[in-house]
Amino acid sequence: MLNLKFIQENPELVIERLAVKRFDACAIVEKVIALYKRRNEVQTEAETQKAGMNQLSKEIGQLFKNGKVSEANSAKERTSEIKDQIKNLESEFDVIDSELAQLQVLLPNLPSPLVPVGKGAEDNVIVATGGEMPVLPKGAKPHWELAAQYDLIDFELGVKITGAGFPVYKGFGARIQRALINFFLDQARENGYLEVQPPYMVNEASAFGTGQLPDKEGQMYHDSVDNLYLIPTAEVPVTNIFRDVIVDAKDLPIKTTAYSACFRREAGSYGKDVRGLNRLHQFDKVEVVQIAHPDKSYDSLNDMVAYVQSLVEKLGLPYRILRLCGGDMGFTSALTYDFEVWSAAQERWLEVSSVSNFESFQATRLKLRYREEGRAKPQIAHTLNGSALALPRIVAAILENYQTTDGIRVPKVLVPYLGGCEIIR
RNA sequence: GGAGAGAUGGCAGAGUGGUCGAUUGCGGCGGUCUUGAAAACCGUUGUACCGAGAGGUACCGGGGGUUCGAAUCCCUCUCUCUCCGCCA
Repeated sequence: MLNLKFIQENPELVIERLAVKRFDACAIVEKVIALYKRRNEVQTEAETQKAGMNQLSKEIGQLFKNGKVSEANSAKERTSEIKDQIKNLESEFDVIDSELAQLQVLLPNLPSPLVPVGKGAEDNVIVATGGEMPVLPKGAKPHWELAAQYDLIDFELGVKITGAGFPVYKGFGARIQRALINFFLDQARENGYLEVQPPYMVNEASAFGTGQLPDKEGQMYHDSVDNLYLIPTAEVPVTNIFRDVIVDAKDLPIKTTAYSACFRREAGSYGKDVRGLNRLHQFDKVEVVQIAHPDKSYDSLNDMVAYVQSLVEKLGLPYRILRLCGGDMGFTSALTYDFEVWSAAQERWLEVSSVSNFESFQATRLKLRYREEGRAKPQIAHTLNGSALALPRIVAAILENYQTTDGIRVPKVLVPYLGGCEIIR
């Protein structure tokens, strides 16, 4: 979330930048400024009254100690009026404060100056492309048909056990999942990321910390008995490792990676978007997270983009990198690069990674700070994350792009992870 | 699921109504000593908000209450630990 003081000091900037995200912030900013001003007045007045009260209490204590009981008692009589005033001021403060908090979470993050203006996906800017478009054999099939033909993924069985969007991977289908997870984790480790295994369920505070709550509540599976949420991405538990933490500036950037299953309700999805592996309720993903110094967070972003690029290149998949326009960006992001791979039989681009710099937006909620050498005041850090990578669509692209008339070839880098198997028949 | 204990600063651990943001130890930082280091000794070491500043306010798991005054008393919630039961 945005810092209130920042909004108060830079109202025009906030309104102008959020317009790029096609968000009209005028009314909210105006309210925030008025409430913020009033809150400070109330706070100052309340604290002045409290200071007087504290002083008086000390004096009463002294009077009792010195045996001046009647003076003490008359002093006590003066306290009730002050107490009432404090009570009134505090309740006014609380009302304003919660109104401010509610407004504060309505404002999206400011997009970076690099963000292109635009309405939706069609206005995203392609910043790089790579890989070679495969030439498919005649009668090439989409991945859901290949999955059935080679008995790799059983969608119907998943429906029986759980419901749509929970496929069962079998044989080489299961092994290729495991191969990809291991490959991605190994690559991340070689690139300086610390591997962690986080919980798959998080509490309310964590879901709030990364911005899933309050507004994306409907996208998460919720266990109401224990009030826990199934994670939609490892970003949530991993980033929350750093909630309420002050780190040493010299330790930045802190690079963390985790594999997790991810759970998304995907309410409102339908049609060809949800066919096969294109959109699932449960899927596997390896996530990379960085905690960065504000001066260096865009270096970290570039580092992460280059890293994800190296993964799709090693897998030999045709890809393109998009810089998302204002209208297509997420609520919490300042700058996002999406990676898409070409799924040759479906003849469409599939999003397999989203790499974002959140700047201080998440860290403000998380109270994630860093401290420079010496006794400097802690400052809000920057957070970034990216998928590296999400599995289902990678699997879809591999199945489709690597299909031949007598089997599905295994990308070279995965062969050692599949016990030397070079082709799935 | 049953029974009990507990939640205090980076960590350990005092503090049962007033001058307590909080004794002390460890750790951290700075210094003395040393060729250097260790040891020893000395000093220092929470966060947020308000304020131009001086300074003020709040925070001892969360919320509420009693009181002139609460880390301390009362109520309530949450969480953690131990033992028993069940179990991968």
